[in-house]
Amino acid sequence: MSSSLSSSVQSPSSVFSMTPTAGRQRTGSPLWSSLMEICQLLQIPVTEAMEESDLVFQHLHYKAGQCIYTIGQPFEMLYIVYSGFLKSVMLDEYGHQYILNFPMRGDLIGIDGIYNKAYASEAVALCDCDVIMVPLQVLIDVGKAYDHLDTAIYNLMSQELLREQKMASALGSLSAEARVARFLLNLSERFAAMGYSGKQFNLRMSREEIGSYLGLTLETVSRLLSSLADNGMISVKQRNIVLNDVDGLQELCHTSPTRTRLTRKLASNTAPSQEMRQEAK
Amino acid sequence: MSSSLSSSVQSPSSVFSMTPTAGRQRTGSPLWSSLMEICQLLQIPVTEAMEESDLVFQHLHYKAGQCIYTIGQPFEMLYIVYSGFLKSVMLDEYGHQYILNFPMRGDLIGIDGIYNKAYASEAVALCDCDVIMVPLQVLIDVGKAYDHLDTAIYNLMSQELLREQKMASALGSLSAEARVARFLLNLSERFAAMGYSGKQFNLRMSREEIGSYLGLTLETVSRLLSSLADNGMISVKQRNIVLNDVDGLQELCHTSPTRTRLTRKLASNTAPSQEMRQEAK
DNA sequence: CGGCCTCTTGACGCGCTTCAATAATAGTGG
DNA sequence: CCACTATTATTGAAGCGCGTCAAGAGGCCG
Repeated sequence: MSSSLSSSVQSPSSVFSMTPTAGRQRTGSPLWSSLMEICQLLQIPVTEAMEESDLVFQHLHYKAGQCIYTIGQPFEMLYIVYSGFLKSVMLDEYGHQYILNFPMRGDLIGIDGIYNKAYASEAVALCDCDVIMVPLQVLIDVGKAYDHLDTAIYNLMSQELLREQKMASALGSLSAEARVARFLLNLSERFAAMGYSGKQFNLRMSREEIGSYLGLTLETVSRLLSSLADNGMISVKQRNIVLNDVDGLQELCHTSPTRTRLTRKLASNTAPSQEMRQEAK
Repeated sequence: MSSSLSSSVQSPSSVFSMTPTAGRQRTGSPLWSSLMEICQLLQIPVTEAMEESDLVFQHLHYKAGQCIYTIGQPFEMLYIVYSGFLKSVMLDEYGHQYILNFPMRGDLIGIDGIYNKAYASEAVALCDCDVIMVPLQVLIDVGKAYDHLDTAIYNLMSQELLREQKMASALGSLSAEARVARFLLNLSERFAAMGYSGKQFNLRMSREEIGSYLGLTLETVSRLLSSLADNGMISVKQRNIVLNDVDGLQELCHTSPTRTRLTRKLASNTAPSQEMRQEAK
């Protein structure tokens, strides 16, 4: 096991023909990325010290339909998506699938495998993908070695937790229409952040997969896409989507299914009196 | 800011009358807990080195209805629940509440504040509570200092992420009855783990709060509790619950609202051929 | 005791699921 | 290249689960 860990991280001197352009060339399947590239992908600020690092992380290529890791498999690696689109799938105890999210470039996946040392979900390539292997222990060790990198990692995990919280909130309180609108806007933002068009894009997943992700049936998803298209807010041609009215979609995101949740009744007093926080003397 | 950080962690020599029984006495509001006690609460294995540590963490006491931290407030601390029951509440952009969970003894709260350096949710005491302040930076530093403690922290966050994933899955796919049954069983387990009875307990939250947590209305929650009581599976007298048929409840947990999700159609091929994982030489 | 809040229970309606049939598209082999 | 099949998407009709509205009952506290 420790040998498999060490196999994905090397000093470039031990590797044939390593160049500073690692990760940029398009041919020759296993590429490598430097620590700096990893940080850029994860949106972590890069310090000068990191640029000196000679750590490299191996790429893996997967074809559409292949599985990066599966449920129950011993946890070994985190992965960063370098290119392509995946789905992350959870299975409940009776074999029903539930799609957790659709990772793409820059997303860190496999975090839920840290607990119990076994993956709790499955990552499947929706099209040809390049992912970067990052052994957890290496990440932790690197985190210790470089200033503020460890906090950046905690940040990432906190962000992931937040994303999941918002998802739960949406599933619990939003109408089907609002969920679909959110889904489209969210995709739009992520595509835009990657430099693609945020107005026009191709869905990489089926209606069924969208439904599973949003807690809806595929028919409902299809109907709502048609309905949004009838209103002129979007255009749909199979998996090709055009957003015509982003503002309109954003309006829709707030619709509960008529339900008004707890009508704002928060505790007013904020904390025990400040003097109870004893000062050091 | 750094002064407020340091104020909650001290060496015992600087504190009046610190004793090894810190955190056990019931009078005198701000108590202190040692690193070892923190780890025990969080279910983190304790090493000998930790027992030597002279770090102590301050307790805070809150009365029912008081707010430990609120949304948007600058993130300073993580908190560990020492006693009592809380609710963690998220607000969407239009003031609608959504309850994320009900933290109790041993739970680490405030994690979602790490990202953006501001709390994304609000923690409110449902009854009188004791919580322990744990400055994030101290936790990180301690994690570096003691072997395997940092991985334990990552473990905790991974576990929290997993919990939220399961919650989202349940909200998206389970019937109202299944959600209520799950909720009761989950509470039961947690009470049992704390040494209380798992068969008979008092709910600390209202029907409305349960509903918000489960993505249901208070009426539905009430109706389902009544219905379960009619079946004899539980007994309900206001907030007092008795579980008569745990096995029966567990059966109910798997019921979709008739819906059969994606009928098991996973990718079979697991990985690119193993030889692509280049070995170091 | 009266006022307030929480919980219960009923009647009704809507949103989404379910079932079913058809259409559009992609993949496969001759 | 075109059939042939499998997969995916669309659309309609019917049913039901759960939300909504409303009224009443039971607890808690001043």
